[in-house]
Amino acid sequence: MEASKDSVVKNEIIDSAQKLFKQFGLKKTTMDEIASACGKAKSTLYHYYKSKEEVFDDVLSKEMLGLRILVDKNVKQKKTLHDKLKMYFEIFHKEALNKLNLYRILKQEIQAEFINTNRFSDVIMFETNYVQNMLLEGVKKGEFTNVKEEDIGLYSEVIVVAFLGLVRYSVERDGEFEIENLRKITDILIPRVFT
Amino acid sequence: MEASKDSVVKNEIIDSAQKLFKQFGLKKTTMDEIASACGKAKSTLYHYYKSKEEVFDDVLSKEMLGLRILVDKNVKQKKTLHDKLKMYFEIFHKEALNKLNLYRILKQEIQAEFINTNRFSDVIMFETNYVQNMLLEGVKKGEFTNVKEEDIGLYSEVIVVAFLGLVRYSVERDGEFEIENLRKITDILIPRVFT
DNA sequence: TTGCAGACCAAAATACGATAATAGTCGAAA
DNA sequence: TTTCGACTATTATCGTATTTTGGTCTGCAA
Repeated sequence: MEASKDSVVKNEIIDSAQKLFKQFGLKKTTMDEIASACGKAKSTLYHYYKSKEEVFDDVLSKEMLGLRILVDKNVKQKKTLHDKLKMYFEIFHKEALNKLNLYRILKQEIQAEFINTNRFSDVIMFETNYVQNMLLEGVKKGEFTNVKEEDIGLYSEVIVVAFLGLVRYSVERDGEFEIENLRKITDILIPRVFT
Repeated sequence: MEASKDSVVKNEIIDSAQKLFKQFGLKKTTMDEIASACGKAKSTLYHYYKSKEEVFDDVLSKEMLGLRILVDKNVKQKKTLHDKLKMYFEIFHKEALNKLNLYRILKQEIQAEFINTNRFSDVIMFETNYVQNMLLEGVKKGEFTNVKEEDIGLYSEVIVVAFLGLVRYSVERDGEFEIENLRKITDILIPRVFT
C-alpha cells in the first residue's frame, strides 16, 4: 500500500535476485528461482517489476549506488583537491576490484547482448560530472588555477576515461596491478597536473 | 623455392585475405574464398600457411606493422621528448580510428572466442616498451629529470594503459572524440607531467 | 624436386522438427 | 492491494540429418 511497504518487498526481491545474479548471471537465473528464493510466487514479482530486466537493472543500480556512496563518503572527508582526487582514484579502484565477479558476469552478458552497453557510458558520464565538480571546487578555492575554466569539462572527461582504462586493465588482470603502484603514480601525477 | 618467391606468394595470399577478413571477419571468411580470391587452390594456401589462424595472424601483424611504422616514422622526426610524445599520441590515435572496421571485427571475434585475447596485452607490452624508451632518452638528454629512473617502467605502463583507454573510448564512439581535443589536452598535460 | 590443383576426409557448423523451459499474463482469492 | 496458481506465448534445448569447411593426400606438370 504505502511506498514504504512497497519498497520493503522490493528490497527482499532485489536481495534474493542479487545473490542469484552474482552467482549465475542474468540468463542462468530464472524468475521462478528468484521467486522461491524470497518465498513468493513468480507472478508476485511481476506486481513489483514489469520485467526480468527491470529487476536486473535494479540490482545493478544498487551495486553501483553502494560503490558511489562509499567513494563519495571517503572523498568528502578530504579537504584539499589533491587529497580528494587521490582518495577518489584509490577507493574507486579498490571497490571496482571488489566487484570482480559482477564485472565478469556483466561483461559476459553484454557480449551475449542480453543487456545494453549504455550502462558503461552512463558510468562515464556520471563520473565525469563528479570529477568536474571536484575540479570546479578546486578552482573556486584557488587550489587549481592553471587551467581555463571552459576546459574543465574536457579535462574531467579525459581524466575519467583514462582512469577507467587503468581500472579496466587492473580488473582484467584480476587486480594484478598493485594498489601501491596506484598510490605511487597518483602521488607523482596529481601535484604536477593540478596546480 | 627461394625465400623471395615464397614471400611474394605469401603477400598475394595475405592481400586477398586482408580484404576478405576486413569485410566479413575471421569466421565468415573461408579458406576456399581466400584461395579463389587470389586465383589459387585451397591446398596451395596450406603449402604456405599451416592453418587459417596463421593466415589471420599474418594479416593482423601486417596491419599493426603498418601502424607502428607510421607512428615510429613520425615520432623519430621530432627532437624533444615533448614533441615526440605529442606526436605519438596524435598519430596513434588517428591511425587507430582509421582502423575502425578492423577493430570492430577483432572485437567481435574475440567475444566469440575465435581468437585469443592476448593480442591486446601484446600491444600494451610493446607500446609500454616503446614509451619507456622515449622517456629514458628524455632522461638521458636531461629533458625529463623529475622522476626516479626506477619508476619509469611503471610510469610508461600507466601512461600507455590510460592512453589506450582514451583511444578505446574514441573508437567506441566512432571517433566522436575530436583530434582537436586530444591536441588541447596533450598541450596542457605533457609540459606539466614531463619536466 | 618444387608448386600447385582436384579429390578426399573428418570435424564442425547448420537446419529443423519436436520437446522442454521460461518470461510474462490473468482471474480469483485472501 | 497483494498474493498466488493456472495458463499462454515465446524462447531455449535437444537429437538428428545435412551441409560446410578446415585441413590432408595423391598425383601431375614445370
